[in-house]
Amino acid sequence: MVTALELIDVEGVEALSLRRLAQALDRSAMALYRHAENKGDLLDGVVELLLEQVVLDADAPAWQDELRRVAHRFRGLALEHPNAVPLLLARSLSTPLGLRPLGMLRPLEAFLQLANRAGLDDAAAVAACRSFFGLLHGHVLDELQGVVAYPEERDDLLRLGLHRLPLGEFPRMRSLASAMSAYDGAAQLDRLLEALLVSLAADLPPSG
Amino acid sequence: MVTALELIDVEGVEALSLRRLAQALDRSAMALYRHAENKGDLLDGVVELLLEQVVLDADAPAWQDELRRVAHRFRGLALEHPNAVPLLLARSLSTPLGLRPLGMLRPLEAFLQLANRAGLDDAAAVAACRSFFGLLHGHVLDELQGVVAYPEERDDLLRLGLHRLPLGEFPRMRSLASAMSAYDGAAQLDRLLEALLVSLAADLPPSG
DNA sequence: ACCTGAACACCGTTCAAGT
DNA sequence: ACCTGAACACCGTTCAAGT
Repeated sequence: MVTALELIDVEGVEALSLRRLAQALDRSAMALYRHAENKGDLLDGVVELLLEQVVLDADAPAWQDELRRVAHRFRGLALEHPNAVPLLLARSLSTPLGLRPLGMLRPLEAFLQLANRAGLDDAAAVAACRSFFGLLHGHVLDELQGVVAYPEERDDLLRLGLHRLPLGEFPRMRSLASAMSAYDGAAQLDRLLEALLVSLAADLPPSG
Repeated sequence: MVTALELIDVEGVEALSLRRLAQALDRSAMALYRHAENKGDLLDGVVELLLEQVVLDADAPAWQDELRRVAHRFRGLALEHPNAVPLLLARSLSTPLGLRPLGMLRPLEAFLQLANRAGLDDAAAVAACRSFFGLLHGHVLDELQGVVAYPEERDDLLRLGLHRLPLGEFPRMRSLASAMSAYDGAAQLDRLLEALLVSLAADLPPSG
């Protein structure tokens, strides 16, 4: 599983095949069917391996801090393993909740627990859960769009490959190249989180 | 291109192969290399086909309304073509901006234009752009997680397949099944949009 | 009982051979 | 000049044949 992740990190998701993986492990390709029933199972395993590294502590003393911590941890993981992000985000699409591997559900359960403890009722907890992960996934997706075409270039326009764009049709994009490369992902995530936390606080009973 | 999308809709992204597509078109598999250089080009073509259906009008009189309209249009498209969503969101990952097909950049350019017209300066426009699409993509990703395992079931728990989960480890999730199925995606998107629009308004010079 | 090689039905892509 | 069939180097998966 960890070798599978390494393969993905180095060569991309597309390069991960049962045969290549078996070769990297000095085993026969069919021996993998002992550990995973499918290639799908294997991909799920990679996702679970990643999510294990971002445990949400439902008993954390300050729940807002815990959410901030988890969000940044997830972002860090995505930046460390950009090639695995499509897997991380898309694997659960079109797989109904109850049929997903448990490792993919644990973060959700922990979030719900934390939200309950923080004082949110059931409906609010579910809404908060979806907002939180939606925000997180959206941000990661967004930040990873900022990939650089030619890292060695010093000019922002060239580095993003934007010089190739037809001048007439994309005036804004060209002129905003530098603003685009100045993007600070961590700060943006913080901003989004603050907004979410404010709106969550509004859902709490007045006591808290 | 439209037959490619149909194939994806019916059988999923995985089922789209050059050979299957050629067969569906009553052509030889290699004839496709006239229209697309790669399989990748073909997938980009599908994404562009979808994005063409969600044009952002940079000259819209009320920019907030235009953003709301576009967001809901995009959501609608995602719900119509759930199988294509992974493509829609992941295709541009790790492809630098300037190297992306133009159809994938047009919405960005239009947004930047709209933001400028609304009075945002360059840096604010870029930030708003990322927030907007991040929010949108995140929400769509999130809403599509609500796929149903057994649509014919009447009980929420069973319909999501949640009865399979180990009782001890996932108490919250089981008890929140009904709250989960009551989720209203359009309303949630509206809530997120309102929050964004408020924060954008705060960035505007006081005149507006 | 465990493992594995060959085999099957697919891929994307190339290229020489047809018209 | 255009198209296409066979061919190449891969897939995921099955299964009978080995130990």
